[in-house]
Formats: sequence, structure tokens, C-alpha cells
Amino acid sequence: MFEKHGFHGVTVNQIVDKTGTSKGGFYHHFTSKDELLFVIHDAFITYVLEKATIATETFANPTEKLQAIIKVFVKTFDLYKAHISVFYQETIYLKPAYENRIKKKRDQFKQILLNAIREGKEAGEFRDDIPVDITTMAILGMVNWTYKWYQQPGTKTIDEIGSIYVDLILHAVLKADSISGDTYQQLLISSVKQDFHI
Amino acid sequence: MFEKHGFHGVTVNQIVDKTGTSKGGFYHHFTSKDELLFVIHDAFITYVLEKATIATETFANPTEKLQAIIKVFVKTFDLYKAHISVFYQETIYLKPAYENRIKKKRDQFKQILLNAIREGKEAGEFRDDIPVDITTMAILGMVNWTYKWYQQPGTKTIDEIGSIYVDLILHAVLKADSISGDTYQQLLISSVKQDFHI
DNA sequence: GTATACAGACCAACCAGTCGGTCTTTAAAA
DNA sequence: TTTTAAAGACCGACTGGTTGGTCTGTATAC
Repeated sequence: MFEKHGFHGVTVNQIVDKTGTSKGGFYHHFTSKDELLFVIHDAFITYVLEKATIATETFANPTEKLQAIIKVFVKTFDLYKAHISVFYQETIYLKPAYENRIKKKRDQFKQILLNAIREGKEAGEFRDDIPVDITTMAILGMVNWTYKWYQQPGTKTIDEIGSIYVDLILHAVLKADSISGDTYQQLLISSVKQDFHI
Repeated sequence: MFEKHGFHGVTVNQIVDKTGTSKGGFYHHFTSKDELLFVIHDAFITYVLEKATIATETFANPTEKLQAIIKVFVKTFDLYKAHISVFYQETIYLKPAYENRIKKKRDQFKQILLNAIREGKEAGEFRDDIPVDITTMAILGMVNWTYKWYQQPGTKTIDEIGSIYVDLILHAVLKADSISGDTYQQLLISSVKQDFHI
């Protein structure tokens, strides 16, 4: 409901009507409408942060790390599409105390991606002339924006979309000699490997 | 104010206080608070649509077209940062009649970008294995997301950021042989050329 | 003298949150 | 095993503050 009509476009009465509960019940479980908004935010960012952490720990190679982070993130769209929409649309309405807690986790996630890119440059796998910070935000933007248009079921599965993103991003950041010929195919993590067990 | 606190986080009274006007004055110029939201949306999308149209008309070559569209779009962040934030944050609160008018222009803009990419593939400049639709959305996302983090003055100017985006995107979509050596530098439109007169 | 621009007190609707109360579960006491 | 009392879960009518919008009145421009 928040995804479609926005936090202020949905009343607590509508929520309890839809869920077949009551106002009393709602305020028994949540201290406020704002807390519900926080819970939605927290559920998503906690999940994706954990997945991304495992992704970086699973792979040693920066190129693989980068792929794994992107794949794992894009995959969440199937499960958390609504959460993600709320996460990016309604953050301004989070009360400061809640916002701080979310911001911390969001920054951690960003840092994971940023580290992978920094390591990729240091390892000589990525181009020297890409700025780490802007490239991080560019990738983040490309991937995050998916919430604006992705819908299930579409002409492409979320895994296919993830693979396309990886392809575009790798072509953007890898050194030219890594892309030519068979080398590139070897750099791609296989679909077996990518489903590293959580 | 809408950028910082959201459409529902700002009351009409706050608006007229801030502008030193009155409620009567406000409702003399706007039929409703919703109309103000529409005007903000419309001002930005109309501007950027015109710029993008001129950009495509100015260049014949798809690679140049793509660059020009991105450059011209990113440049608007200096002027329209607040508008853009509202445009992407508060769209759900637009009344259907308003939303339809905005959607039309937004789709036109998307189409301009999509056409450039399609033409690039057809002309053999861009890689054959990039899907036009997803690539369009990827680029759109990368660029649009800027509103979430860009602030003036930052460590990089908006033109620098635009150039980085162009570099990343061209590496992502151009064929491998266009990137190696001096060829790539020749493909970049010069800063003189990019300020094609409007 | 008519239309436009603006002012600000006022109002009706709406909505998050409250509060007294009921039903159900739990677990200790008899 | 039965009784009982306390805690937890849930209900929904009600309220007080807020807010978009109105309306009457005034000043200025043409």
C-alpha cells in the first residue's frame, strides 16, 4: 500500500481494514505509524547488507566480488520489490532517530561496494582512470533505479537483468585487455558459483 | 521545501510564510496544492525534454547523440536539483490527471535515449549483445540517481561528473575496437561542441 | 468602475493516536 | 486435575490537533 500510494497516502484505518485487524491491534504491535515505516526499511536493508557481506567474504577476487554484490542485490527485487520502493521513496518521512539507524546500515552497504571497486583498481583489474566514489554511485544508481520500472513477471527475469547489469558494469570498469577474447568469459562467475550458499 | 520535507511534510501555511505571501495569494495563483506540485514537475521535464530534443537534432552520429543527451541532462542538476528531487520523490502524490501529462513527457524523454541506443546498435557502433530496453533503463538509473547524493559545491563539478558518466557508459556500450587506442578520444565530443547553442 | 491581486480569519474534514473494555493464553496455586 | 489470576492480544468508538481550502473584504491597475 505504501509502495502504491505513499506513506501519507495510506491511513492507519486503511491498513487495519486491509489486514482484517483493528486499530487497537495495530498500536499493540507498533508504537506508531512511523515505527511501521522503520520496520519496512530495516527489514530490507538488514537482509541486503547481510547478503552483500557474505558475497564479499565468499570471493577474494575484486572482479568476482563486484559481480556477486550486484547479483545478490538485484536478486532481492523479486522478494523485496515493495520494501525497496518504500525504502527509496519514503525515507524523508522517517523520524530522525529511525533515520540514523537506517543510514548506518545503508552506508555500510555502500562501503562494501566502494571497497570492491577500490580493491579492483589496486589489484590492477579495473581501469586506473575511473574515480572510485563516482563509479560507486553510478553503479548504485543503475541498480537501485530498477525499483522504478521492474515488474513481475516481465519479459526478462530478474537474474537476466542482473547479468546484463554485470555485463555493462564490467565493460565499464575492466581494463581493455581483460575484455577482449576469451578472457572476459572466464572472469564471469558461473550461475552455479553465484548461488553461494547463505 | 518539498525536496527536504516531502510534499506532505510542508503545509500551505509554511509555503506562504516562507515566501512572505498569503493563503489568498497562493490560491489566487494555484487552484490547489496539487497544482503547485504539478507545476514543479512540469517545469523540469519540459526543460529537459527540450534540451534532449535539441541534443539529438544537433548530432547525427549515435555515439555523439548519446553523449550529448547525457551531458545535457546531467547539466540540469545545477539548475534544477530541487525540482528533480521532487520529480522523483513525490510523483505518487500527483493527481491522475496531472500524472498523465507528466508521464507523456517523461516517456518522450526515455524514447529519445532509447532511440539513440537503438541507432547506435544499428549503425554498428554499439555492441550487438546489449539489450536496448534494459541498457536504456540502466543509463537512466545511473544518471537519475545523482539527485540522491549530488550537492553543490562538491569535490567535483557537475560537468566532471557528466564526463565520468559518459566515459563509463561509452565503455559499457561501444564495441571493443572503438575503445582501444586513439579512436576513443576522437569519439568524445569536445567541451566546445557539447555546449551547442540552444 | 470593473477586473485582478492579494490578505487573513475561519471552517469542515481528516487522521494518528488513546482508552476503556473484552477475549484468550499462560502458568502458578489449590 | 481443576481453579484462578495475571499478562498479553485485540477491539473500535472517540478525540484533539492539524491542514487544505473558502470566503469576505481591501487595495491597486487599467
